[in-house]
Amino acid sequence: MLSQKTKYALKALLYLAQQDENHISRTIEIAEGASIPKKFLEQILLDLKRGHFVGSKQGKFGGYYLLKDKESITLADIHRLFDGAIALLPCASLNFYERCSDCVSESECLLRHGLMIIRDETLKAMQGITIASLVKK
Amino acid sequence: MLSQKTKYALKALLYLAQQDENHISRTIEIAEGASIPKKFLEQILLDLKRGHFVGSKQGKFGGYYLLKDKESITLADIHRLFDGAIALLPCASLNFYERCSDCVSESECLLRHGLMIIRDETLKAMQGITIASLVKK
DNA sequence: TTCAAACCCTACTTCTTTTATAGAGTTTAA
DNA sequence: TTAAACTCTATAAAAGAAGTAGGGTTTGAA
Repeated sequence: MLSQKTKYALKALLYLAQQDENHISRTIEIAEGASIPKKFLEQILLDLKRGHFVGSKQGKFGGYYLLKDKESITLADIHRLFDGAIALLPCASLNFYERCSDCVSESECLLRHGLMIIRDETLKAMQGITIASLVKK
Repeated sequence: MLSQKTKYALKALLYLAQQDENHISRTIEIAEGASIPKKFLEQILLDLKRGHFVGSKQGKFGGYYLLKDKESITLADIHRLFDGAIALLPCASLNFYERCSDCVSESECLLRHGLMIIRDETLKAMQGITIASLVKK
């Protein structure tokens, strides 16, 4: 399941994607437009900025705007930024790989292979959903 | 990600699936065989029993055994029993549907449709992985 | 009939994560 | 110089995960 944070991040990105080109949105504007607590949204936007999904302009008349193309921001990207691995266990993850502490031998693990199949399918589906595809609906 | 509980449940089922037909496994035997804390496993086996995945025999010489066919227990089933919804948000879930409290209109929700596509793909993949398929690896 | 083995059940504790909130700092345009 | 707005860190409250404790109940056999 998505965390509230990831859900808010997606809603914020969708909000930004729906604005006119070159428009800069203030945090309070996004917060009210997408029903997100403002102070919480501040953190989320900073994370999105650090992830290079949005850009910001500081000072008066500042705000946030999409940095990447709507078409190139996928659900997989945002999930990874806020909720981490797509795979069901770290040992089956591409980007967040970690060995199971209680696993005697990874090659003999009965679970891992199946989880990697699921990861591949889920990842493919998540990479197919972009901010652009969601806005177009 | 899978909770530890779900992971343990799968490991316990795999253990049971690897025993001879008609063999009854005691909790302590499964716990040691699959590296699961015994008292925690007790709860998990009870949940699996209530979900009709395993059967039990009480009293001396009692224990647990698979109730369903190895082929008919899927990863989706076990995920749902312990970790709940497969979908990324309750509003996109088949078995754990719940309306988003902050969603003005479900039909106008930009997120929901995309999440349902992902749910369908993930579910299909998870239903394809059975205890039997994992043991055969 | 008694006893021990083993499942059954509920409550509790501890730890971590999530979901925020608070408040001060920094930058910028007018 | 000032106000608007982003930036950053710390803290708090609530929820959930993971595991522990301690009985209760059932069953087979001596």
